[in-house]
Amino acid sequence: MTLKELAEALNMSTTTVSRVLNGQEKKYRISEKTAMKVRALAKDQQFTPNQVARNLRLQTTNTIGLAIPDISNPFFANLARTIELELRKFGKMVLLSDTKDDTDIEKESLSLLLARKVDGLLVAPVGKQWDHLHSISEVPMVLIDRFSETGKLPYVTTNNFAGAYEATSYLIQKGHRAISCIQGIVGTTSNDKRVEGYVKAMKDHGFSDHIQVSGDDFSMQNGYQCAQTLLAKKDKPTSLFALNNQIAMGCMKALKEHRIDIPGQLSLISFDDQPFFDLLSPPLTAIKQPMAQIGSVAVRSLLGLLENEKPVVHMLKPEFIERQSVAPLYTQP
Amino acid sequence: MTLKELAEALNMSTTTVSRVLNGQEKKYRISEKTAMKVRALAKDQQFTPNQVARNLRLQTTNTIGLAIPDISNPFFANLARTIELELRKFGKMVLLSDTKDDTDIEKESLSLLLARKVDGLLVAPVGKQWDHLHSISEVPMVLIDRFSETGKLPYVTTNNFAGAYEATSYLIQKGHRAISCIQGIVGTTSNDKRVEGYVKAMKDHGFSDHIQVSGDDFSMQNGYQCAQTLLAKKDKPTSLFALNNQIAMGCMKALKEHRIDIPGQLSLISFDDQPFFDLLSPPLTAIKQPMAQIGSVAVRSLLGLLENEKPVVHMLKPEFIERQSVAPLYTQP
DNA sequence: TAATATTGCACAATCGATTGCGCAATTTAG
DNA sequence: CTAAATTGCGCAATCGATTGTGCAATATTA
Repeated sequence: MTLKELAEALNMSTTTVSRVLNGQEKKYRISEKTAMKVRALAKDQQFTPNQVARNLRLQTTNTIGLAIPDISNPFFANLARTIELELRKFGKMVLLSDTKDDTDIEKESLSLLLARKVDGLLVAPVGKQWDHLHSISEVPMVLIDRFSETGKLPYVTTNNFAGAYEATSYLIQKGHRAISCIQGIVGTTSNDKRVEGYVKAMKDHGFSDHIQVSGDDFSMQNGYQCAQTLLAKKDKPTSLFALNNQIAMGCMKALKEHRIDIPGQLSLISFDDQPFFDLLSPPLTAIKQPMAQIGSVAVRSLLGLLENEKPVVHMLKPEFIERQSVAPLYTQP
Repeated sequence: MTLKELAEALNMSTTTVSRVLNGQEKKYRISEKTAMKVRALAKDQQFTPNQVARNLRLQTTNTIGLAIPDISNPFFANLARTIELELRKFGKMVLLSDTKDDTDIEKESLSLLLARKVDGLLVAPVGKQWDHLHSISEVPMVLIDRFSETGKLPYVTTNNFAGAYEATSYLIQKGHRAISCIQGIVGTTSNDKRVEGYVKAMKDHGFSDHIQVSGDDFSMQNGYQCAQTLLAKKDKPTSLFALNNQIAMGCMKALKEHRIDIPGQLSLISFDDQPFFDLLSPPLTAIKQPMAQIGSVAVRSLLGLLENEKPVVHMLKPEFIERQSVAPLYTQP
């Protein structure tokens, strides 16, 4: 049922019907009698305006594009959920795009989203290239989890540097020196900031010599492989710092296969907390990112931009969750 | 940049430009010379047609609505990922809606999606009410994970009955009798079929007396609470059958708090497998659903419906993954 | 009673693309 | 050299809503 059909059935013009249904009967002096008739039939016929037509005319879609690297990563899944729920409160829907942490897919996704005239973008960029992001001027955009230091794009992220610094310091304080860091995608802000935090902590404590970073993907696979490689070395590290939850899982898998006791023989810390970390053997010590907060703050920021507020940057505090995957080390290696 | 602007810049009509850009220059006898000019400027100006306008004119949006209960549940997150990736291959995007396993939200979400003129719907319905689903005639729809036995809606799901039957039989075979089943949302097909499988297995083996089902939500919380309650009983069960991964996590949490050894003191099986189940203590025995397959088959089915193929029903085989959360029981309780 | 104000609603343009049909200009045929 | 065929492209309608403006009909004022 279209507006036109409804109008014909009512023997009125679409103008009148449209105005009534948009609550503008006062403004345009439609008589209450007419308005009532319109509302009655509209309800009876369950009329819903065609949003595509509406979007074209109104030049707004009430749709936000969400481009994230991996919706199956619980971190992003949780983020997506908060974002979706939050946006719904404001009558907006989410067009989802999983970029697979691939710049080309990301570029194409953003084009597709823009062509569909989303009102705004929420993006967790891969982060090796920024030009295509900086050049987006059609709609407001808020970066999540990752950000560009060169551009002026607003973002919402965890303070990755601080989190990594704290975790590393904790390990050092527990007596660890040979702390090996397994990273995700190099060039991605969240990754690089964590690495920086790790490196800084090592340097600050005078253990520059022990700095060791490997890995190149935020996947369980990568964690597994790196751990394997490290374990094959002559001087194994005494502790592992996994830069996200999936890498941590991969490490655990490798350690388990090698029958290496955590934390007895090797300590492990994960960046990213997950509910089930408590249930692992051992329960994993982790840096917890405020996922729900990131999501809701990102949404608020984007909505703010849509209302022409000034862009603001948010760096949220992570929380250190001490569990049992780190053991003190008293014998210096 | 709009088509009109592009046409003006070229000193041509929008008709010509549109036809060239849609590869119809042959059909409408546009000279190659003209076509070249058009393509050149379009490329130069990075012209992309406004999809909203296109959708309106073409009466199709190349967008699929995905309504699932909880995107933060790794099962659905994985499903969503496969679906998104699969649909992208066919040039379609996903409008996401998280229904929170709430019928009202589901109803509203579907209305919103339909108003936005999605070309098709992929829905994992809450499942207590079906009318609003059966009455959707605007676009094709494929149910995922859950389905309606009364309606004729095509669906793609795991054979939940078989999976639960197998898991229960396995426990029985290991000597368990007091097998307590912790379920999710009652009335939801996936849940009910699992319960049926459990009940049938118990009956078939002559243990009708031991049938015990509790719980009412697919959440960790629910698993935790039910386990707590069961543990407080005088005659505790010897094994727990959790009807999804989150419930299983909740059970483990409770058991852990009570310092109850799995599987030493209590065995546990989970419906739904997850990569990290291997890393839990103990590694969890589980029924693995073919998530990727469900996603891709659902997409193919929906695309098939869009091509006017006949609706087909798919019931996929789950896989039993034996790990170490079940111990044989030789002393009859 | 005539002039003015108010009420109630509809015409037609618009958003940006797609497309059936038609009309010149050019080429080919006779 | 004229008629027919072909080539090359544009006019205008359409998708389904929204909205500035205008125009009767009625009510009010003088």
